[in-house]
Amino acid sequence: MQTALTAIDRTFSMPIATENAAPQPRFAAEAAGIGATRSFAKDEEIYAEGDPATRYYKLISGVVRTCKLLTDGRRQIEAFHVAGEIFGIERSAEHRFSAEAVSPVTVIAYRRCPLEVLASSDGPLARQIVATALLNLERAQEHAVLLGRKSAMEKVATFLLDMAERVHHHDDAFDAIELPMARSDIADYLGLTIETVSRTLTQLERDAVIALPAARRNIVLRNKAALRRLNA
Amino acid sequence: MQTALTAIDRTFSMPIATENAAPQPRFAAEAAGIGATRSFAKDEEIYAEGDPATRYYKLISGVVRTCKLLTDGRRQIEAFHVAGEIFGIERSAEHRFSAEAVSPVTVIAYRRCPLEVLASSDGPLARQIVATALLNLERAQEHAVLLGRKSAMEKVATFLLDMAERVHHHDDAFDAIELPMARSDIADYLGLTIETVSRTLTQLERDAVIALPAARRNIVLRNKAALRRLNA
DNA sequence: CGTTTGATTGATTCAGGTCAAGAATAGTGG
DNA sequence: CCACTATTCTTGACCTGAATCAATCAAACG
Repeated sequence: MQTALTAIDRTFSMPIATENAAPQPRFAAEAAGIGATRSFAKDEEIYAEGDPATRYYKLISGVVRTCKLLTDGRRQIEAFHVAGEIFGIERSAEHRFSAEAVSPVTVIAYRRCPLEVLASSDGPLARQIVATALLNLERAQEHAVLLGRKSAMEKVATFLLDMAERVHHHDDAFDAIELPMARSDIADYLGLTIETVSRTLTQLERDAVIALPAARRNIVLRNKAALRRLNA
Repeated sequence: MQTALTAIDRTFSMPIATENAAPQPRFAAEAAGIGATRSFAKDEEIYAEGDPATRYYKLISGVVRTCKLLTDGRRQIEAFHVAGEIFGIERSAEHRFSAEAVSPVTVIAYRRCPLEVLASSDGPLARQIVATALLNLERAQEHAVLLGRKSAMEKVATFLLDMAERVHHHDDAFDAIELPMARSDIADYLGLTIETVSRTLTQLERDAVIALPAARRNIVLRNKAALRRLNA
């Protein structure tokens, strides 16, 4: 994580050397004032907690985490966002969580429209913003249930199923996932420590529910039914 | 503990204590899009998880909890709602949490408008719905941080400050709160057990941070600064 | 008054955290 | 392509905060 704050200043980051094989500049409509494409390196900050919330972001490629730090360094990751999702929607004038690139990321940044416009304009974008806010609310609520009442094993099982579903766009046929995030991200998302996440994954492998290849961020779901049973 | 909540709770509670699960009355008002007043007794269910989400509710008096049960009976309370707040907003066709009256409750039920209408109609109500969804999102996110990363002591401190602020409408002058909910509700909201909630409150009293009168649901905040320090 | 429900307290257990090595992987520069 | 780091991940030993189990205790309520 190098120059954190530069993220926002480089608004129209042309270079895009780090741009993965992802969707490029896009169409004139978007280039013409509606949205600007921007790229971020792994671990780069997209916005910080407390930054003015002047835009929201549509994720074109890569994975983003939104999180908050407590005064003593404890961290809670509120959500992961994958390609196609919108993040950065706020009620107040400031971002209440920071957003960071988990992997190299390309986004389209849209100028934020005030709430009154949002609830009264009838463009498809306004509709999408409202829908996204409600989806994020749903996820945050489900996440609270997980954090408040599930065991470590249940948390990890829920996480694996959820990631598999989102990354494969609800196609249940695939049984392998390539996690873009480190164990520490998983731990801070699930309210656990990295050691517990690791031990739990090892346990699942011993129980033949998953397989952990040498590249430890690849996980093969060998027994989704068992995972679903653990899903509580 | 009778006199406590009644001030707020009784506000509109005319008769209807027994008009339970049968929400028939429905006045011409609702048909006209204005909303119908309904009352619920303590612990009565306003809607259940899985019920069709055909309306949302504005809370006139009393306190409501929205919660979810895991298969084995573990419960997570997602939020408490107090007078003036709107709850029951959903993205999908069904309620994903149940809503129950913590105290006697009066609400106005509004017919739900579809998402497209919400994002395109410009009445003040649509605006309020969107604003409420965003507020609930904020709270759910903050709640996730609490559930995932705070200690029992920090959770209770946060809860007391939060309830004091909401019940007194952000007027910091008051230092006593009359909690409408049982210890079990607090525990299921904070992801703790009732024993831990009780022990933590006792500890706070020993430390002269709060006082616990004979009516145990009244709590006097003797040292808000100390609570804020615990707020992490 | 008993009776019931809710809250507190104490004794004990345990899931998950902490501390401390290692092992494996992925970078990095030569 | 290979040594050489530097991360990241795993594993083990141990500890602890909160859960569980089990009595009381105290209000609230007929």
